[in-house]
Amino acid sequence: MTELDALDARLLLLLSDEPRLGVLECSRRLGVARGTVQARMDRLERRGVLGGFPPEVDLAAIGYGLTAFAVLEIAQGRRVEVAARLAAIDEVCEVHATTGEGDLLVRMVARSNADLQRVIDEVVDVRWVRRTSTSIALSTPVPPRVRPLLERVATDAGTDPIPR
Amino acid sequence: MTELDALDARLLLLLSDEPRLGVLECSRRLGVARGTVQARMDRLERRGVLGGFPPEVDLAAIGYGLTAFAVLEIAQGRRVEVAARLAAIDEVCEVHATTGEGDLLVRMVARSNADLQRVIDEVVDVRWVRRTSTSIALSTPVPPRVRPLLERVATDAGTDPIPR
DNA sequence: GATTCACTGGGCAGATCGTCCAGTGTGGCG
DNA sequence: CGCCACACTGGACGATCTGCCCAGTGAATC
Repeated sequence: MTELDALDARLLLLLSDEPRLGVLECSRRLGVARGTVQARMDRLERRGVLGGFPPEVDLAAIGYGLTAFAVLEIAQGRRVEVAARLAAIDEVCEVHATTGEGDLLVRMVARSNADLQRVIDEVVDVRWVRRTSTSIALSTPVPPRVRPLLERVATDAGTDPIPR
Repeated sequence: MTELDALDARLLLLLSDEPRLGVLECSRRLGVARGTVQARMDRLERRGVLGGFPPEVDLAAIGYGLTAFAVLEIAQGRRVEVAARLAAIDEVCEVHATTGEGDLLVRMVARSNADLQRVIDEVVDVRWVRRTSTSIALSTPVPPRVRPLLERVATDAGTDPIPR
């Protein structure tokens, strides 16, 4: 319920930039007491805002240099089953259920074109998948990020002109 | 040798499960010397496989509960310009350039339907954007993950089973 | 046989961690 | 107006971990 305050946002930003920073360093950089940082982090975790610090693994660096997206159209009412089967494919890294033209949006990776072919085939062959449309990711001009939103909170602080 | 060996994979898996683990704990769990873990981590970082430990921020927990995807068709040769303008929109969290029907795949978040409307308008109004097709994410059956691929390496490549 | 390399196991000083605690605003409320 | 709950400060404690060093072992390479 409680809004994120500016200190929370600054803390998250700081951690985004230098995730290895310890609590002590954070407190120094933010200009607050160590206990405060500790309390804020605990609270953020308890609220579910800060999920943890998962290691960032670069798939490209371990051979999976290709990324592709597939939009799947599936049989009515089979979303759960299809999602489960997609989840069983190692190369499927993300699935969203969506409104609009397709029903599922799938992100997958592969080692080579031939490998991608195999993965796509595997996805397409999933039962109840009616129609698919796949695209290969050529580049990623904006990699996954949350920074801008945090920055807004960190500076704006109180005011909240955005509808809820 | 770009290949990841079984120990590397097990280390990454371990860190995926419990990112806060220190080097010492890792060495204990993996059954190797501390120096070994330290060396492996350094090597993984130097190779770019392990990017770091960015904090995982749950946007839904800070009010941005809606996620939407947009496929943009843009004017020939304007990819860079369009991407730059998209990057300037805070709510745009990810952009990929793709082959296929669309040219750009955009992921964005918003606080409410009205807010989403505003964000979409902002994206659509970007110059050189010809046609767009947006979908709202209703759920995420498979959240972003790399685990299955690591597991494959951890078992395939080595003789060791997965640690306790 | 000699060399290189990764791993082991140990030891060191210094930094950090989790956890306490008293003291200081600051706000809400009877 | 006093009282209380709450958050932050600044300091302290011992336990733990870190970064770094080193000698020794085994395997693979030259």
